[in-house]
Amino acid sequence: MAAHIRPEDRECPLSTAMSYVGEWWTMLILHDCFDGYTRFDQFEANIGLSSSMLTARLKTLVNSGVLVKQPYQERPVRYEYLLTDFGRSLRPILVTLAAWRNAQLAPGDRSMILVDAETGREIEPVVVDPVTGTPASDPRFVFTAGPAAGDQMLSRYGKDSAPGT
Amino acid sequence: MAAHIRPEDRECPLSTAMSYVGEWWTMLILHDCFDGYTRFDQFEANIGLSSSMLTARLKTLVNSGVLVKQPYQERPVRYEYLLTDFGRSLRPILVTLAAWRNAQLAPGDRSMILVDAETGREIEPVVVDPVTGTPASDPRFVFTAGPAAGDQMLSRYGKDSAPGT
DNA sequence: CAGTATCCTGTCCGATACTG
DNA sequence: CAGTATCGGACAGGATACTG
Repeated sequence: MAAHIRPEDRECPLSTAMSYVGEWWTMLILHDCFDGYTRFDQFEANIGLSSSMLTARLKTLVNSGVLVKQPYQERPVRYEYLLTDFGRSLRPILVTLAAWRNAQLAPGDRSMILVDAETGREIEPVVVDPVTGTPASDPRFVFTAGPAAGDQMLSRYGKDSAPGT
Repeated sequence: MAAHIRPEDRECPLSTAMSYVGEWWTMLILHDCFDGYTRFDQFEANIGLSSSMLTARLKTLVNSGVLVKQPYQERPVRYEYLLTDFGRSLRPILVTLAAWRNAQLAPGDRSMILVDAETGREIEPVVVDPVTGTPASDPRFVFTAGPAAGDQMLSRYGKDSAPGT
């Protein structure tokens, strides 16, 4: 996905993350992958996007290292698309997105939920500080410039210019 | 953002979430808002998008209930954009996105980090099951059809058709 | 300062047709 | 089955100019 990463991506982790998962279809393909689907026609049927778009999206995902394309049979040679470790690392993002929406719905109105496969218990995931267990929504947690912040970041996060937090 | 919510959004929480945060600029504006910025020219300067696009994005965010537009002075009347509670609920998503990218970088290479404002300690947030504290990346957690799943969802999540999970 | 209006280009994306 | 090729409409988004 390097192709459409913009210059400021070198600076902002949010922009970089968005360059990977910021596209609608990409998330849906990823969702299929996490559900165990691997093949072109499965994606096409499940997601309902055009084959040319699917080709383009898969190409991008392979180029960015999220998926690998592997032959699963010879003669004729057929390929399947498998998540890499890097691709699997995107799962918490997907989980957080779905959890955000589900939290707005009554439990009975949810069409897709996360469950513990062993017990069947529904999970309502939260983002936390692993050290204390405090939810990330706590206002004590704020973004600030990191060690690698460039000039433009410092102009935003230097203590002399940032208005809030 | 209802304007470009697609039909299947009624069914899939992922699609719905993406319709709110799936656009590049929207996330960056939100980031500014969480940092305490509220005004048109601040967004423009920080993010570097064209004024016409900014107008459009702000309009969408107000229409979707993420921001409210409020006058902060009369004569001439000037407006600022404030996060609603609904808007604030998006913060864990933003945090998760930034954390995902930062996790790939050496600590010294991070340009923007989450810290505890009181202690200065850097936070590396994780998505967990709040009941057990188990990270959401654990493969025991799988997506499945919820009570409100329609026919097309059942065709994906019914036990006879899903290949994985 | 806080936008609106207009032009223009590039890209998204569905539809359709074709291939080994 | 697993794509590729091409067309065409809609929209994203930068640049520029204008307004109270």
